[in-house]
Amino acid sequence: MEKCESVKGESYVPGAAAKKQVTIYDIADRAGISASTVGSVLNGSWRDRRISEKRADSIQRIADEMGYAPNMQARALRSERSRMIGMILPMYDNRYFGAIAEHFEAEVRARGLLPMTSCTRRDPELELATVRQMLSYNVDRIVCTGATDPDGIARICNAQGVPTINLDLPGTAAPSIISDNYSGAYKLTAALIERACAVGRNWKENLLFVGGRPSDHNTSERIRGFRDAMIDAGAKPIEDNILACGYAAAKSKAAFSAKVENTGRMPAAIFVNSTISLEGVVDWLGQYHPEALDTVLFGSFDWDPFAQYMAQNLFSVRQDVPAMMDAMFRIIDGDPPHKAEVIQVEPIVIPDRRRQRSQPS
Amino acid sequence: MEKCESVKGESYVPGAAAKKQVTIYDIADRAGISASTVGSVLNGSWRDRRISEKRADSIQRIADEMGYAPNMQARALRSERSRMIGMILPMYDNRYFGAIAEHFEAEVRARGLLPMTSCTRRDPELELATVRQMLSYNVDRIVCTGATDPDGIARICNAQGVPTINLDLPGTAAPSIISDNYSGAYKLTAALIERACAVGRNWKENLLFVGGRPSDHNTSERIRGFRDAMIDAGAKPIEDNILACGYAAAKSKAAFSAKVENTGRMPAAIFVNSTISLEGVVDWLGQYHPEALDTVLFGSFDWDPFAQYMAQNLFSVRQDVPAMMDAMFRIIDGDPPHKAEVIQVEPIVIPDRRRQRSQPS
DNA sequence: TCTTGTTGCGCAATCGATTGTGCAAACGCT
DNA sequence: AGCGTTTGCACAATCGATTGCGCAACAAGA
Repeated sequence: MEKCESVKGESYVPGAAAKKQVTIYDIADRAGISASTVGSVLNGSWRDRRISEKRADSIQRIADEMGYAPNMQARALRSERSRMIGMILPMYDNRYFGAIAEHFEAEVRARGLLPMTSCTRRDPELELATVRQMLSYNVDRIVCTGATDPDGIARICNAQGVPTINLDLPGTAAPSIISDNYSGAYKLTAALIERACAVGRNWKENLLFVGGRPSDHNTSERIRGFRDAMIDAGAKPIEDNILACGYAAAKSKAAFSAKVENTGRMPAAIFVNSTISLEGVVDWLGQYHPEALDTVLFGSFDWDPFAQYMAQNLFSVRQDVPAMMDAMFRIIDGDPPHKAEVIQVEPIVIPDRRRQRSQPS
Repeated sequence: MEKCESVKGESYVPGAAAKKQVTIYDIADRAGISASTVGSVLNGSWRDRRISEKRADSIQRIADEMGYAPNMQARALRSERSRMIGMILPMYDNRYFGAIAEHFEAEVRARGLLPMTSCTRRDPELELATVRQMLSYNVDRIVCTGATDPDGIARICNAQGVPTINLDLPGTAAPSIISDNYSGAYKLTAALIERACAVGRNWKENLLFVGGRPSDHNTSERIRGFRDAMIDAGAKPIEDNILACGYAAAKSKAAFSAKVENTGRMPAAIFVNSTISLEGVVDWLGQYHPEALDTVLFGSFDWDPFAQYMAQNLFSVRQDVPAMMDAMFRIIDGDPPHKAEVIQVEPIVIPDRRRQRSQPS
């Protein structure tokens, strides 16, 4: 006969049928006491219910022996708290949102809760459907990252008593944590202009802005910073040079290539509104004007290690994900209700490699 | 008095307390029939229970009016199926795993299920803890991506009757879908060698392998492909040139810089075992030997758009995520039990930009 | 001794669904 | 009319926890 190997409480029988999980009733039977006592010991409420410490210890030991794990569905059903926190975000396949997802999960888990992240591709319908699905699972809270309609989501969640927080893009119905887009864009543009002057390029009519949605708060603030930096440097912003064509790489590639082909010349510098959009631009340049990759000045609002390490002339704004998460979890850990305030976190401007290269090895 | 705005069934009262969700009992009361009938209509089992179509239609209409959404906790508790599929993966902050997470979620959602993804940072303890947590929530299945101990996880899950699938790294206790690492590595190495010959570089003693864990299946297969390609090209693999120092960027950066500094020369070509490791290599080169970024030949096992578009001399192996997901969901959609077979998916070798540049614009 | 309080725990309802079983009404057939 | 079958639905148990309430045993104070 095969022996059942016992590993940390659960034994493995190859091909065995599903063994029922150990429940509080099983433990109660074994210990000869009531299930409610067992339950309160195992969920930590035993002091409130005046269970003696001796009892608690012995139950805990039995539970450990039997390999007990609570059935969260049952717990959530009765207690109306699922211990899950949902988060929607536009995509994973991008360093900024990837970092957000990772930090979020780590922080949530550190609090003993279960993170439930889901990417909704900047699709308003999918955002709503996903939020409704999360509500069906009774998540305790939802974080809306880069949502197209955060207030609509907040309304639905509020109706069920589920608080929300906005990240990356602000809303008016819940607290929001965003980067200081104006300031970041202003500094980035100023850095591009300074470098353009230093290398003697005529930038005043050759400074492009590519990517983003003019309707979203981040893009409009970044355009405002872009404009103000130009004005403060003594130039007049040219509306035709602002190509807020959406974030997708394909769209920025199309818009940028059309622009270059129409004007018949390469811009001196390009402010690119996200690494997604930068992908489109460098894809096209690498294909048709590879030499431009080394001469055009790039400013990217969002950081990517390969772009940063490999490009000669790339300035980046790196959004401060750890600081944003800190701010967010301070709100989450605090006591509700929360004000619908907007917290702006200063992003970090990263100079081009040329400057770094000058450091001694 | 304020008017309550009604939006698609739920009304929003600013600052209102949690409104209970609509349940099947509420609908039953309104329709004057039993809750079990309502339940079977709303979960689709009404034909089996011989509910008349007229009844079903009217209940469905009432449910829509009242904005009913099922309480998944209750459903899962009773039916022992949560309609959730869990997936653990090493990280999000990387294009390969990011793409996997996105595709996975889309496919899961297309099946009306809820994806539950979680990154476990290649930490065996965290992997187990996360899997246990998912089991607590009664997930119907778990996908283990790049897990350090897939068989250990499979054992725990099997004990509760939860099937698993391995992705990216194979196991012996569940079906596995992985890239054909040997073939990909062989082709990538051969391409590097061919290019090295074409540009007249002495590669035989200057071909480096950087990154990965010698203990994991992928790395050992890739090293095998690397070695065989060298042998077939008439060289003898040099063990000291194989730096399987782990995946992390910091580790490959340290190992690579030590190697260059010890030998006192730059390698002709570098096979880098993941974009994570490539990050470390280009970080160091960009900082201390930026000219090498344009001269050294790189081969990356994993694809990153910026690396690909911006480097002059980078060959990549792009793992075929859509094909891998297809293979995986064919198994998931099929009938259990599944054999613990290993399915290898051919990855795609992407040549360096120099070749692409020659295409007409 | 009697009252009042405290300690320690059990009982049973409950959360919102799913599901096996039962039963009346309608129907079909001889 | 009598009998078996089908139709259409309701009843009630159940999943595994949480939680308000109650009660016996014992201690303390008058």
